[in-house]
Amino acid sequence: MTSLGIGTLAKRAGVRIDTVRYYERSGLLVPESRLESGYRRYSEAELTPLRFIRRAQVLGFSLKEIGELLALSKARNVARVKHAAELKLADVEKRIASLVRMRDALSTLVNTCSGHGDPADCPILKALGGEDWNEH
Amino acid sequence: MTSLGIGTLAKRAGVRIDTVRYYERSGLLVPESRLESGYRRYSEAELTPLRFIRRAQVLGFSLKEIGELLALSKARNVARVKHAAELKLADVEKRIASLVRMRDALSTLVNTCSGHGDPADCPILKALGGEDWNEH
DNA sequence: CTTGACCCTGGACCATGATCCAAGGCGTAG
DNA sequence: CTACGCCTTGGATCATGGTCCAGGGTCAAG
Repeated sequence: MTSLGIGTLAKRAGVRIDTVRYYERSGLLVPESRLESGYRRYSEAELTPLRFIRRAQVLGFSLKEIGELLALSKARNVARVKHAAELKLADVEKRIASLVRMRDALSTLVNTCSGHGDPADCPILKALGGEDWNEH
Repeated sequence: MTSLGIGTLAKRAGVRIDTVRYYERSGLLVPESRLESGYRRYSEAELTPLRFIRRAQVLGFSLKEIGELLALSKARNVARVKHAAELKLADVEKRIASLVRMRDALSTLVNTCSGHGDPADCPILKALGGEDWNEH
């Protein structure tokens, strides 16, 4: 059975060695074994949780949340994994709604600003400095 | 003309005193004046940039970006203000697109997961752990 | 055996966005 | 005048997610 050193594991997963050790310190990725010398040895299978971490990060999960997901995964608790994904989905949707409001406000400002003339007539300056902002 | 102490300003904007001073250290919010004693004095008008900071933060802007927006407002250069607003708009749109991708991925996973049964059949666990993910 | 690549630990350092503390000054009500 | 609350400064601390370094040990090829 092939086992990997930390450098190989890191390279294959596309992360830095220090990052792998950081994940280990954070309790996310414990090596399968150690040599007498202390060298970490990983099985090929360890690539999966490591990639899981990266992908879950892309989906907006924090390392802490990812730790919980990994624990759930080990516990083989499908219902709770789904629940965590639903919570994160709701969170992402709230963030999108917020940004959409901001985009609409910025877009209106940009479209109504001539780009020249009296600063007092610039809708962007008026909106940044004024009282008449849409409170979130 | 009414002027406010830092405590009153902070309370009215819903932030901590330390946070106001932190924003000042970060160059975002310089008090209108100081008393002989060193006490900061703010005009009522300072509430606007302070509230702007909070709103922009909620929408995902960093303090550094907010500083740039506020600086533009002070520079009162219509063309540059408009240009910066356009850049921010593009940035917001990129953030939205990224979150939408995140949402779609999560949504698909949640909708195809039964929430029970064999973890080996859980699409969330499979997607996060598997090899067959769209690398971004 | 020597060389170079790799690995170990522990701790420092980075940026971000705060929050909190100590030691002392200020301001106002009673 | 005294007390109490608010204010000042600089620096420490926190959490997050790493990155980097020193000083040393290990491993594999030549």
